[in-house]
Amino acid sequence: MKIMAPVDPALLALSTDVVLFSIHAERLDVLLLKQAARQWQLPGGEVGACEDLDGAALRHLREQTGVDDVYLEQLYTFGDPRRVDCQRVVSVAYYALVPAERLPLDELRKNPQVDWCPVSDLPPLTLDHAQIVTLAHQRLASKLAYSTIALQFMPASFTLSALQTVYETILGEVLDKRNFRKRILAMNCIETTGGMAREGNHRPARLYRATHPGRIEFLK
Amino acid sequence: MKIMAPVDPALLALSTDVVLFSIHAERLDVLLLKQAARQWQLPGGEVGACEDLDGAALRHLREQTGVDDVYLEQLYTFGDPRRVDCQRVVSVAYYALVPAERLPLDELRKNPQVDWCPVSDLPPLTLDHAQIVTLAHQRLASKLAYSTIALQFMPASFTLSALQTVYETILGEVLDKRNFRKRILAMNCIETTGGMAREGNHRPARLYRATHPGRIEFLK
DNA sequence: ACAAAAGTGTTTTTGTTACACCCATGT
DNA sequence: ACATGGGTGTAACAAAAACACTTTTGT
Repeated sequence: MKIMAPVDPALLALSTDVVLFSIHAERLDVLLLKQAARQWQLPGGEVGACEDLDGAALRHLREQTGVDDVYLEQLYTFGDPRRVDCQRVVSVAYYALVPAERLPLDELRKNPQVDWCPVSDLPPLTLDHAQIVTLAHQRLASKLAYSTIALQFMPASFTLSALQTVYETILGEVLDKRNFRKRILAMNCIETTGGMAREGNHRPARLYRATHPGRIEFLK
Repeated sequence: MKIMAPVDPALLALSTDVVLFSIHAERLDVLLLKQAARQWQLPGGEVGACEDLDGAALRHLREQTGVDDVYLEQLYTFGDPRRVDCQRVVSVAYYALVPAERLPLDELRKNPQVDWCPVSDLPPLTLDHAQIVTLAHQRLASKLAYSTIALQFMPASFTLSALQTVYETILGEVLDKRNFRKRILAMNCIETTGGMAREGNHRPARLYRATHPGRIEFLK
């Protein structure tokens, strides 16, 4: 038996990193913080002594970006001792989803350290953060198939076309309109508000809302 | 902004817990360690300063149970500050699979602190370990549907009936023999060895092997 | 009248489920 | 000869995919 010393507590740090997704203009974007000239990082940081992991992730997101009230889910824990030089940093990675409409846009624009970047064209990221984003994107895409997670990107009321665009943006492929609508309505997760969206030179669209907003349901 | 102190390193401990599954006599069992009279726990323990998380999980499994060379996968990280009294213990939970044939049975029998318990009838477990077992079982069961993970329970060569029994044991339901064989063979993950299993008063069964042992493949 | 997106059903294809008998062996 | 599990195909059904035209609005 090989005996190993436990982590020297003075060297062990526990942190969280959050991949916050949002969709802007048919692009799937991630919120990044500028760390240096051409170096970006995910929001996150150390876990407080008396807070749980989810709480730490949400707190850093709020403190660093002003974004609050998101859907949050644990992704994976990264603990390679060589992740970070000189110190042992174990990171519990999360991903989070927020509708573009709920973002504090003014606050974000004032802060040049914070920016949205398209997942398909990320700038250089620190450490293993690019890997974390990729993993989060995969997880998100596969959850579309068997859950109602996409509703987390939607505002209080929305059109079916807008929801379809969300799916297409995340999956990176176009979907058949009629099959999509059949599928979504069969899920029984949305209902009509009665209202109509009048915008543009075309027929107004019915508005829908989530029947259980905030609740993610799994299919079959 | 609420400011919270980072974890006092003297109080933060990082550990791993492992749910090791194996199948014995059509029962899905978990390996447990006796902690006290009527109190059991999962194998696991602190993460070494220079080892990665997977390594720590495997090492504790080896040191505490003698079991080596298993399939291992990270499950979830539990970090509720009230998990453990008096100290902050964050635990990275894993689950592991091993064929009954690969177990050091003599070594295990000699150690009265170690025992296999059926998942469906667990003794009282310490902390949140029962929750961890349940989560691991769910994850395992759902992976059957879209991966070749069940092969990790099989010895070098095996019959299709034996593989079907593994599926049935994990899922807790009986499967149709013909449909099962069609599905498995369509996965293209096993091939005939040419050998036959002669056992019992009945027709011998064809033996198969995994085409890529150790490799888990995903379907579609 | 035209441009632009909303809305709507049916057919085809594919995959899933249900189901029953003969075969090879040991006793 | 019989008991035991091994091995095999097809028909019914359900789910997914392919597919095109009409409607409503603003300009």
